[in-house]
Amino acid sequence: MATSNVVKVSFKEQMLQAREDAIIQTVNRLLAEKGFEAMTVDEVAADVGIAKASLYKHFPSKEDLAAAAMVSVMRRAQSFLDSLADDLTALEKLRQVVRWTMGLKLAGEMPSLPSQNSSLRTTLMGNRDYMDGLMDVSDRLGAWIELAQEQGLLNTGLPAIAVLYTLFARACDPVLEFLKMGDLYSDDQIIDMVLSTCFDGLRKR
Amino acid sequence: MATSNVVKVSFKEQMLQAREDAIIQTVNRLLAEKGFEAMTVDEVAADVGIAKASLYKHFPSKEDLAAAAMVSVMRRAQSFLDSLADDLTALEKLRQVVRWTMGLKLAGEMPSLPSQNSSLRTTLMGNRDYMDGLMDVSDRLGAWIELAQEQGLLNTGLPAIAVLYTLFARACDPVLEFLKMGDLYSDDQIIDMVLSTCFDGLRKR
DNA sequence: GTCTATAATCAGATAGAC
DNA sequence: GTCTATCTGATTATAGAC
Repeated sequence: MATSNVVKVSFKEQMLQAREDAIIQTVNRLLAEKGFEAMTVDEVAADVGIAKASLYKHFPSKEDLAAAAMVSVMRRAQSFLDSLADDLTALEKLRQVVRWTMGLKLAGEMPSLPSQNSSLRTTLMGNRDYMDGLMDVSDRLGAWIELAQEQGLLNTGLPAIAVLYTLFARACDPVLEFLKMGDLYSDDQIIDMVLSTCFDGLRKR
Repeated sequence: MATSNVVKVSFKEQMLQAREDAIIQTVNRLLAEKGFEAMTVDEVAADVGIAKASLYKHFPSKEDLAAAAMVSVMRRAQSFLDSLADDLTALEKLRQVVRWTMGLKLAGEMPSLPSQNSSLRTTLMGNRDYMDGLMDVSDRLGAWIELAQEQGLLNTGLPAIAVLYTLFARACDPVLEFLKMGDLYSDDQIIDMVLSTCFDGLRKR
């Protein structure tokens, strides 16, 4: 009895988790495609294949839905940071992170968060998982930035915080989609170009 | 009689133009503050101090309202290009343009157009005034970019179109507002920092 | 052209049966 | 937890008097 119950509960939980994962994946894609405001809950429900009311059993609001997607991406980012080889220079690690971020965006898996939105921002600020992840990522990147500056690899005239924001901003750089729309360059070429403008600048070296 | 009529009509037209200017100014500010979706027509009407129905006598839709604001900004950009001294190098002109653009954004006068929005995009693409202005600005900047590349001042490894997009993107760079939120730097300092990352890159020179 | 009042629609959220 | 059906509020847009 006990074992059977345990198995049953575990199975149920597994199904539930799988469904939530499917929801988050859909939300993530829609968020990347159209942004928070343009994404409708009806759409999410239809895409996942469940009723809208069921969605609201999993997540209490549209904002929380989006927040869950953001948390998911943040976790992926943390995993990527973990996976970076130790023998890379701090500068090279930063480049790799930006490259990874832009790849995600070009693949349509980077949720675009309009910085001016307030309701989503408020929810996000109150979400411990998200904020913890953001802090962790910021701290790790910040350490690499300062290290790279000490090593003379990064422009020391810029405050570390400005560098950090500049790197973060590549996750929502419209240049990526503009170049993709032109259909002249491959995703890899686009990433290389934007990576070049980001680290080397527009001016001739 | 004839003269009196002419004067009267001219005066009326002047009043009308003034009111439309006031509308556009309000739209411009709201567009900069909250973006297209978050801006409501009620809000615009209340802010201008006229009834919503009156707004719709001037502009047939919310999209056209936003488009008018965009056209207005585009005209200002064209005027600024006109005003640039001839003795500047092409590179210096490009820097000045980016500086001007970012100043506008920091002043809350740069309407933010979410690139993923479709209804506004469609209207904008169909707006001759806007498209003509965009083409003109693009052509002029494009010429300076190619010139600067020939003169060995700009990175020749980048296609001119990538450079152009990178410059345009400074008009909606979230780094500006992030740094402004921190309240550590003046607007001029922020502009100088972002200008530096844009043209000189993050890597040490 | 400007107003008040209202239509028409759409989207977030919930009730209640199963 | 999932469903269908519905509520509620907000928002774009218009009718019709003046």
